[in-house]
Amino acid sequence: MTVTLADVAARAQVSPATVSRVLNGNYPVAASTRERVLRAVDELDYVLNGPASALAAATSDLVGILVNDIADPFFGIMASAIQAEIGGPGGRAGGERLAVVCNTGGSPERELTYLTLLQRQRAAAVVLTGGAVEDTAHAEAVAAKLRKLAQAGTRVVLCGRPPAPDTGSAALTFENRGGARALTEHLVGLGHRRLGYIAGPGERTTTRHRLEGHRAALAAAGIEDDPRRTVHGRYDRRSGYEATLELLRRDSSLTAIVAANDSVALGACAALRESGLRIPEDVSVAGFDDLPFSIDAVPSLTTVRLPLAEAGARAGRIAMGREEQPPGGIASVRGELMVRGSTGVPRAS
Amino acid sequence: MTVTLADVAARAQVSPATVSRVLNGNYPVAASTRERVLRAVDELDYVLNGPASALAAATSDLVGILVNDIADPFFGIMASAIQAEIGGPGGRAGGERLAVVCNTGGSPERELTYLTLLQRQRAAAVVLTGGAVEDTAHAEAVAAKLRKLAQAGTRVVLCGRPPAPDTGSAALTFENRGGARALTEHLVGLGHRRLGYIAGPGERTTTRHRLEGHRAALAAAGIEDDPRRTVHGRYDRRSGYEATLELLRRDSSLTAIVAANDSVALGACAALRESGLRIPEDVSVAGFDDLPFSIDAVPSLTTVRLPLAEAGARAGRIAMGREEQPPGGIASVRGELMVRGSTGVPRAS
DNA sequence: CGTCGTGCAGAAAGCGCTTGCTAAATGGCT
DNA sequence: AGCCATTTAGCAAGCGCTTTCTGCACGACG
Repeated sequence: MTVTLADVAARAQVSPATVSRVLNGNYPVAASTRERVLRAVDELDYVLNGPASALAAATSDLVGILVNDIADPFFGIMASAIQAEIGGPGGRAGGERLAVVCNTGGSPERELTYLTLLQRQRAAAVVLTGGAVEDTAHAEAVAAKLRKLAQAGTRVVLCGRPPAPDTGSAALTFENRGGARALTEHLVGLGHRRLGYIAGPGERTTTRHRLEGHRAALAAAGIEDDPRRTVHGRYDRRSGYEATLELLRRDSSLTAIVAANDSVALGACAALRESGLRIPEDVSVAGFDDLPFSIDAVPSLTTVRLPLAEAGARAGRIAMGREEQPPGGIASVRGELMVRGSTGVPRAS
Repeated sequence: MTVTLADVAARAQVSPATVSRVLNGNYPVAASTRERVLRAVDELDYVLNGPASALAAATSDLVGILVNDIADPFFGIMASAIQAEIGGPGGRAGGERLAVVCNTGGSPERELTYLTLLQRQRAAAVVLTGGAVEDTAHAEAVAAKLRKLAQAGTRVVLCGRPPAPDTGSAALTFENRGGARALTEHLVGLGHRRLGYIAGPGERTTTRHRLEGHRAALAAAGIEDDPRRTVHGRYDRRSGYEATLELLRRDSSLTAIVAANDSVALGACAALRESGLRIPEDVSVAGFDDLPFSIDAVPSLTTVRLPLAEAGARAGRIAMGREEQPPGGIASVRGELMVRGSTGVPRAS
């Protein structure tokens, strides 16, 4: 039914070993023989059996990219960049690797299961993107898995995620704290004193770091941090919308709202607008990430640009062993404050 | 070095066969034995060797999802929905499948290569999303691959893509033509007579169908279709921005711009705004797809909503054999016109 | 009390490929 | 002409798992 290596060998009048070598190209084969084999492959429409090959060679060409939410452009952009470097098909010769993205949906269990599945497949490399869940047990479980993967020869790279010490993984970490701090400092510098903060889900490193940066800026300016001015939610538009309504309910004198990311900020804008408030005259709004659509908001969003594509590309290269690991296995990636129309001086009050 | 089935067997004092059966759970094993095996698995921290298993069983648990651009939420949303149904890890019991998304970047070669790679891996199912490239040679090559995949027992589903007859694949097709027509009819009904159209890349089914719908609406209204009012570009914001400038240069008396999708429409809005034109007072703008951010545009975007998540979920279920194929293997999915703030009556002129 | 059905476990034959080693040419030297 | 170094090809032993077939033991039944 299915054509095997042996069939090709028979047709080309050579041994299976030779066919294998022609296909893998890492062993001298006479030009004439090679051609004969290639012709047979073509005529028979032969397709290598991946599992068999992986089993025999004890390696596979699978590269896994784990993302928290594939429907979120934040991850889409990173995944796209990573994958472009992995080569996927169409990459540079020889390294024909299957880059696959796995959507964990932010669930710790799924993250672990995907890691196991990837381990099962003897993946060549794994890239984990985005914030991690801050549960000690889970973090330890993930660390253990990463260690095991590394031991098995799988290259592990973290992109936009805090380092996992002693796991043999390289990490490209976003400076969420610094970016968030710069953002809030900008607002404070403008004269804002009553700022609401819409945080992401609790127990996430990204959420915590951004919040810490925000608070650090407030503290530095001597502004008391009223816990009622912080609301937690998901990293999506809807959540920003609802959280804003809640913040307004708690204190309608807010002059600025800082959001966990751009999508959330967009939701905040919608809520403000519906509440009859102007941006930025009545309330300033700031996001984070600088996703493509942020510049199209009206007014365009003040935010912190994260070099998602660049970081992803670098992570991809490291995963392929095409770029050496950063010193100490850790590199931190800075965000850049983008001041745009959605933030301004607070109204006199 | 690595723990194998045999190691587990030795530890549990049973034969490898028994261990395999416990793990696969499709053969009676006494409870006490099972428990012993499970304990050994746990103690040894055993992880099944995927390739070996796939080789022996002649099947794998890989499901491939092909997308044109993973950084585009259009695909992200569909992929997410598909994957949620595949189960990925965490899906219903037994069906632990590795759903992976493959980014073709819109390149025909990569599409083909990914298909081959998936075939190599003996994938359980493959879902192709989004428009296809309209090159006869390539279409035939893809069809041939799909046929081969189907023969090998891989279930093939097309989602948001025109049917591929005689390939043994199921298709969920978006009614791009109908949606586009309704959209333009809406504009014409408002009184517009000079409409610009920003199309996607040529040679794509989606591009062509949407354009045809637009033209059909114009024709029905007796409006001459001036080719100078159509510009082709990519499916992204940038492209919309540039195309709009070009359209304006060609004819500054346009009263409406219909874009290939929402991202393009957003770019168009930016260009119009920078040109000092108001939306919709001076120029109406319409998009397509109704991605989440569209409602947040100011004014919010009139567009055609495509049930991306629903279609994806259905495609996923079909791919898993959990829902039967639509009659004839083809189902068409309708879009819904969403009239919002970005379209209005044209200025009197 | 012998026989048969049933439930559970093991032996062993692959699945299709890679690769270390060996063998056979080939050609260049002396 | 005889030898050795070089190429190039084949042999065969696995890689780790699944699965068919066989075998054993036990209780039930006539």
